[in-house]
Amino acid sequence: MAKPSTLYIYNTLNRRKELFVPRREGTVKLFTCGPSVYREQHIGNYRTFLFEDILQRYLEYQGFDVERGMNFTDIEDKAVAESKSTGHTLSELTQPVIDSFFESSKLLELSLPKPGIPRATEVVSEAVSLVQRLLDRGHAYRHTDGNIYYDPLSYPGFGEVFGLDMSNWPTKRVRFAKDTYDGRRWNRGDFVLWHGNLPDDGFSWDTDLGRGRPAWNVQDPAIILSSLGSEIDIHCGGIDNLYRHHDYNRAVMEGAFGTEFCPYWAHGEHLIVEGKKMSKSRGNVMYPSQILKRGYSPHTIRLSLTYIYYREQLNMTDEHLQNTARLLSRLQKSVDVLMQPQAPTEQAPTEKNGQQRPEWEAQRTDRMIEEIPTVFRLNMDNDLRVKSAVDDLTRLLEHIQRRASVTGLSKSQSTRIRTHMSKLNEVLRILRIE
RNA sequence: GGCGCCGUACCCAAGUGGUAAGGGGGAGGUCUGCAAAACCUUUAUUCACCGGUUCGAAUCCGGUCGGCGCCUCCA
Repeated sequence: MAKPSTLYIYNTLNRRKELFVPRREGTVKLFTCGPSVYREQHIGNYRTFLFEDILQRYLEYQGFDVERGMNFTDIEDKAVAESKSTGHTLSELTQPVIDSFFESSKLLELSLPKPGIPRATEVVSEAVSLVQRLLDRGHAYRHTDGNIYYDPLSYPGFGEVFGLDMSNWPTKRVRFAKDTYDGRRWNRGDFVLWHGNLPDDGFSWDTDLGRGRPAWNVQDPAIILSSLGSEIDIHCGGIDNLYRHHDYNRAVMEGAFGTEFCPYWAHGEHLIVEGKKMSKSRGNVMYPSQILKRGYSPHTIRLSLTYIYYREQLNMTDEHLQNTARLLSRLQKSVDVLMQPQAPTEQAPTEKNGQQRPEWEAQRTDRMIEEIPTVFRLNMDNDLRVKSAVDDLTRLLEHIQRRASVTGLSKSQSTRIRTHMSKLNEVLRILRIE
């Protein structure tokens, strides 16, 4: 019998911190937006993946069985363009990126979906059936150019994740000045589901919809459908996809099935470097391997990327890395000491009345040891405050350590500390616990 | 214009209505041949501002000022 969740998570959909309650007791269906694999993932991408990793691991810590879905976006406009311009096949372009993603995931101890991560090109038939459903239900239309678009006006909940004001949305079918599809769509907000009428050039499939390829906006839904079904519990991703993309996912799923797709939406803020947004033109795009080369341990990198509250921008600086390394070594030191029983090494200060009660002292230490999981849960339940959790744990352990030098630490006490720390380290994954 | 975030000591920063964590830096001390490291002590009568709710507000509500991000598929 699974215990109820005690996790409060900020739900973008309702703009409130809410108690997380899954649809089915004991099980969580979690979808996290995966990487576009036409180019290398930087530490900003990994920050988001790590926030999702912590979320998954914390749910598991609470006793939930987490079914996780994730995608590799291996075909969309940019990948196709890149592939064509370099003369590589799609898989020649994406495979090295995927390999490097798995390598970094291992380095950072990212938990990934157990059944694997499907590529968008592997779920084309699901995408086709989704588009077909949307056509059948009147949410999508085929334009004269062969593309298929979604009409947001057909779906009342459109824009709720981002918070779009649909009240003054034009209801007349007109073209818009900022029309990204070259005047081919009919209305603002109509978004493409299917690129049709394509040549047979290795970037298209022969399907019931004709020759074409699924657009980015239908790939996540297709992967969600194939791995988790049409109803999930939590949808995660980077903040940048909050505008449009996540509302598109929701519109596609709810339009196609007519049921609530997902009640909880969580978004990770961006990482910046030395106060500046990462960009190729600025030349400050950072990769995990670069930090590793600077001498920081994988655990330090992992903590530096998860320490700061996920809904705040993280400013990656040298100082931040140094502080993280220092903090981590303090914590590790305390853990190392406290996992061994010890005899008192200092003379207990003589009390005024001269009485020492060793068994009382031991009980006080016991109580402090039992605070370890409490302190951890309290902070993690509060929308995954890793920073507060780590800070409080460090202080608590150092406090226990100071007591232990006076009162000693029994074998059973050190064993309990080891058990607690080892369990919560399954979530944080920043400590060596032999 | 729209959506969102943020203003807490010299700096970074936690604070989920009950009386301001922590870290860095600074200052003083212990130790030391000197230095470093380590350890100890110290460092906000007050949370941008103004109202309101409350027995009680950094925390909630309204407003003002200031900073920031996003608004063409970039996590």
